Amino acid sequence: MQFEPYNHKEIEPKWQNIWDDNEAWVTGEDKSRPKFYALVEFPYPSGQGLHVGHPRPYTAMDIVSRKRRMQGYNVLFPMGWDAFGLPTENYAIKNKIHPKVVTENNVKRFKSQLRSLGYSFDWTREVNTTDPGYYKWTQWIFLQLFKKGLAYKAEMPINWCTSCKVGLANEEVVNGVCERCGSEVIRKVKSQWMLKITEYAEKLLQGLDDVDYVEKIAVSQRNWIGRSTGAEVDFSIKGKEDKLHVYTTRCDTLFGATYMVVSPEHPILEKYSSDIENWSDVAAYREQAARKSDFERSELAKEKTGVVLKGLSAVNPVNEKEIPIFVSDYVLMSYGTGAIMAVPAHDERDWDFAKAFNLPIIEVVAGGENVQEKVYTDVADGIMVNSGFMDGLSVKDAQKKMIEFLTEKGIGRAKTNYKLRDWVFSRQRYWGEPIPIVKCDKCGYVPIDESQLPLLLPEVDSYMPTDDGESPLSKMTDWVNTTCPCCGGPAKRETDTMPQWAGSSWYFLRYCDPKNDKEFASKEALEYWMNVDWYNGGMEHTTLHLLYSRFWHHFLYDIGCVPCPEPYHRRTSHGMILGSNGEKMSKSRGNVVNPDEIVDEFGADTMRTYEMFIGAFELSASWQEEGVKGCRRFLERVWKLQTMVKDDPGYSSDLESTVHRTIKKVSSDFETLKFNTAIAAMMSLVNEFYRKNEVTLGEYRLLLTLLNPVAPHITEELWQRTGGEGFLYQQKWPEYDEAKMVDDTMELPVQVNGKVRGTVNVSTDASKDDILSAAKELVGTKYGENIVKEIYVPGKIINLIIK
RNA sequence: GCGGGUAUGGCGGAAUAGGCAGACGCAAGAGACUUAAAAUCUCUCGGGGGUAACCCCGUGCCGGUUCAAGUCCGGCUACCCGCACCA
Repeated sequence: MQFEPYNHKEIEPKWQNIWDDNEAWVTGEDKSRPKFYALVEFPYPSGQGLHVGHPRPYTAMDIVSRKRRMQGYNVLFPMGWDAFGLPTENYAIKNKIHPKVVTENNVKRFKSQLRSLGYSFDWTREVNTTDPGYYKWTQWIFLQLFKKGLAYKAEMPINWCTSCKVGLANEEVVNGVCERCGSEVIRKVKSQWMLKITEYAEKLLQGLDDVDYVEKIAVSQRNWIGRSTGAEVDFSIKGKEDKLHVYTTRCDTLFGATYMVVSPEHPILEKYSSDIENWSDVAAYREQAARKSDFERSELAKEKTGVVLKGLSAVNPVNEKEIPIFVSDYVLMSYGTGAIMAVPAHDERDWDFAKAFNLPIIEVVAGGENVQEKVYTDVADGIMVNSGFMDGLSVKDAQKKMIEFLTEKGIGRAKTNYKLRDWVFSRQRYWGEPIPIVKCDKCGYVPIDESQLPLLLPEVDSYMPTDDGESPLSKMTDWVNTTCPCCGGPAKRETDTMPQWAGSSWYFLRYCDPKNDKEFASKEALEYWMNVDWYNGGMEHTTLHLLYSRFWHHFLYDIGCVPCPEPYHRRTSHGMILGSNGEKMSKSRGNVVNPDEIVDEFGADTMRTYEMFIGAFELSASWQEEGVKGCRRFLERVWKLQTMVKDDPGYSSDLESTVHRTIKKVSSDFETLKFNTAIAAMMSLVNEFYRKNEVTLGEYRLLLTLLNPVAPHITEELWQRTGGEGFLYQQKWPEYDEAKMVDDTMELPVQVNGKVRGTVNVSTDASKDDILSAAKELVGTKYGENIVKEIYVPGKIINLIIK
């Protein structure tokens, strides 16, 4: 048998070409086979190229996809580009190159890098969110949302990044600064397109019960949606028609409400400004609050500030007591009703505020310490006091009773609230999908006709964002001025573009039927492929992309465009790859590893193996160059095994059970994301072959098959060299025989008083008595005969208890 | 503050369902091959004690349950990641 050194530089391109020539990864048309839709998050093609974090999820899902193909599934494993976005635009501005050209170049680079890693993506289904043939349908979906009233324009205080000069979604503001550039984010009121994701809050929450998401992902989504149940209560304003509505989860404490607080943006202030005797103080406070960002407001949370509204007061509806109203920025306009009833005895914030303003504190739940001294919030088994008709009830019963009471009197009602807010959908930027709406003075906001889609992004001279906060498109008067599709009169186009999350909210649907120009995907293709069987992606997308795309998909389901409400059946996530010092990789830390160099020096198969061997898939792991070498060494050993092959198609009898156990372990580990232990098991098997200095052809081919999904090039080459028929990727995934996994004998540890004192070798079918007497023989002479108890756990352990 | 996660040798990490802690890999040491080195192959490799057979200790800390605890229960500590005046 011929033997040459393992040369990845020769082997890897060779097989990549063969796979291409054979269209090995083009998705099959045979729809009688069971389908498997494996999805990885499509990358943003940044100028930096691929980093070593990218291949982790890609390799994992590539392994699963390759294995499923060998198991007879019809596999869809596509890839594409989430290519709209700020970095490309910023790069374009800086270097005076059109973002389209920048994107093309970056995509080209990414694609060749991905190719060099040997992924089995079906490139015939490649999508690119910046392709007009693609964003036509992004715009189309937006129009459907608009037609159903789920897209609307609103004057909104938005998060404004002072450096990017763009509005950001709440989700894009991290610790008060822009998630992307780290600059200060301030509040700015602007007319923005909004999507009513809040209307889907309940469906998005309920839908989590029907899918198989890793627990922490489901928990994050639930928390983000933030459902709470409670009551809305109407407080009358003394001498006025209007009522002040509050939302509370603690309506049981209503008798303890000693004052009210409205947020600085509450409309009641403006409306009754003439009744408020100290209006100038109130106005000054409002102005001060408006200048702060949300972040600053919460930063300054330590001391409570506020101003009482002199001349206005409210009436507690349960006891008719008159109570003062304050304005304070600790009440947010964006949650609940923007007004609260304050129960200082049983709410920490209210207690702080009451202490600062010397307001009465009335205990209504007994069980804590003196509420004048210490707030009592942990009221789980408290009993109602000072609460009229509810005295003596438990908190839980009191809540029920109060809701009944409020409902009966018509002064309140049960109410569910969500923390989730509507999605700010406008960006004042060039490199995004144009929003297909025109504004007509007569007809208002009018959608452009669907036949006019895609609404192309016009060529502009400058992509620079403007200081007045308008999109660069607003300077394109030729493009902006148009006619109203409704009345034919003069109208102006919307100049904001969509956020990057738009294109990624439905891309998995396009993969099902990427070239369709009649629909975003045919019913037939969607029926067959959806939903995605397994979607793996980063934890950082749990509350953004994952929630947004679920929202769009639920909507598309409701209007009959997709066959199932939930887009993803299973969702898993991978951990980050950190630098060798355990810190996040970054240029400034100087710990960045370039995947090209790894592939060049060690090969794609080594890179893939190491990325999977590095540690538990869902945890972060730090990159160790020495570890890469270890994986290369393993592949070298697999390579060298070809010289030890004995021409025997079966398994040698002494390794049969090991072989079957390895098949089982590798098969199940691949499905449960335990790639590291799967590889460890294959390493052990190889070590066995070396110990014997021999491997049968049957064993060798089995090893190659199991290893193929991880290291596809070297195994394909060795398959060919050892005379394997056809291509390895077309072989059947091996089966294991449970009956053959057990050996004739087994080694059992023998404990005395719980401490291991030795092992006995017994026949697998030996009786309990035989095993126990063998154990006693082992330890008997040393520990005497005072055995008071004998424990035998079949196949596991023997424990003898002596006095 | 709330939610989630993590803690095991010199290092990365294993350990279904409580059942031989440290699989697999790295680093280190020894030997073989070599003029030599590298590569490769073989062996050793948690700590302590003992000439030895063996013995003691050991999975962040304190306690508990159990014949048996890295794993279960109660109470902590440290670090990481989200969210955060959400009424």
